[in-house]
Amino acid sequence: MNSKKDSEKQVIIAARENGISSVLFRNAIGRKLGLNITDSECLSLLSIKGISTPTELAHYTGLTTGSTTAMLDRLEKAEFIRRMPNPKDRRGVLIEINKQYTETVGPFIAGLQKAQNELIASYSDKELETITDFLTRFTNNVKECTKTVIYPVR
Amino acid sequence: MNSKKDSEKQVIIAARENGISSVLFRNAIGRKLGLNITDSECLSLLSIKGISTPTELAHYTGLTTGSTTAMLDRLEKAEFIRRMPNPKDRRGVLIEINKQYTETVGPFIAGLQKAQNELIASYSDKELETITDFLTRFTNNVKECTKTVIYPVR
DNA sequence: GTCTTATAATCAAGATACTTGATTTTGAAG
DNA sequence: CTTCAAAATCAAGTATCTTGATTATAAGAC
Repeated sequence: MNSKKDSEKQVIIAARENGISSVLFRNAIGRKLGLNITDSECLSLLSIKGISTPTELAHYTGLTTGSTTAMLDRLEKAEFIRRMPNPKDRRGVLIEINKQYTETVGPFIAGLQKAQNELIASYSDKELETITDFLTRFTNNVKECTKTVIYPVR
Repeated sequence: MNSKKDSEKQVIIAARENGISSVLFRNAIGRKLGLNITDSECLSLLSIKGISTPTELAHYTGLTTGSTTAMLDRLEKAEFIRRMPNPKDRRGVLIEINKQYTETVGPFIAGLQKAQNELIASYSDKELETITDFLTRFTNNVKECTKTVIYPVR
C-alpha cells in the first residue's frame, strides 16, 4: 500500500501544519501575556470551554492535580480565572474564565477570528459539511487511539 | 453579522475539538514514555519534521535556548534524539530523531495512522482538495496572526 | 581584509514550577 | 451505615526554567 495519492498526502501535510501553527500561536499569545506554557495552555482550553474543572484542566495540561492547584492559584491571582463552588458536587469547584482574560486577549485575536469567519463563509454548505465531517471523524480516531494508549488492551 | 449559519458554526466546533484531541493524545503518549510535557512536545515536532535545530525547537516548545539545551541533553541521554554538526553553519547543530523513538512510539500510533489513512481514502479527490485547501488557508491565517502578535504594527 | 554586530549553542546560579504522598471533604456503592 | 472512590488542597523534595555570561562562528559595514 505504497500508492498513496498526492491528494491524500497533501491533506496529511495540511493537517500537521495546522497543528504546528496552533502551538506557535498559543506560545505567542502566552508570551505576550507573560504566562508560562502550562498556564497558557490551560487558558487556551478555558477560552474554548468557558467553564471547566481542575480535574479536566489537569488532564488537558498533563499536570498532576497538585500542580493544577498551584497553577489555578497563579491564574486566580492574576485575575484570569475564578473558582466557583460546583453545585453538583460539593467536593469540587468550577473554574471560570474572567472577562479580564477575554478582554486582554481580544485585541490579539480579533483579526484572526474575523479572517477565519471570512474563510469559512467563502465555502458552500456542501463543502463545509465535508470539512466538518472530515475533522469530526479525524478527531474521533485520535480520541479512540488515546484511549488505547491510556488503557491498553490486556 | 450575527447570522452565522449552522454549517459555519459546526466547522468551528470541529476544528476546536480537533485541536483539543491532539493535545490529549500527545499527553497520553508522553506519559506512556515517561516524558514530561515539554520533552513530549519537542518529540512530537521532531517526529513530524525528522530533523530540526535547537533554535526551532526552542521556538516550538516556548522555551529559552538555555532550557532547550537542557531538554536536548535529557532526550539525548534517553537516546530519543542525537546531535549532529550542521554542515551549513558551524555554530549550530542539527537535531535528529532516533530510530529508538520511532520504534518505541510505533506500537501506540500504528492503529491511528491506519485509521487516518483509511479515513482519507474514503474521500474523493475533489473532497480532499477542498479539505486541504481549507486547512491550508486556516493555517495561513493563524501564521499571519502569530506574526502580528509577535511583531505588533507600531 | 578587518572590524563590528548578530546569531547559535552552552553553562552556572538562582527562581519557578512540578511530583509525590498525605489530608480533608464528599460522593457512590455495597 | 459502612467502606471505598474521587475532588481538591497542601507541604516537602525534586526537576525544570529563566537569566545573564561565555564561546564560536556568521554576516554586514567600512
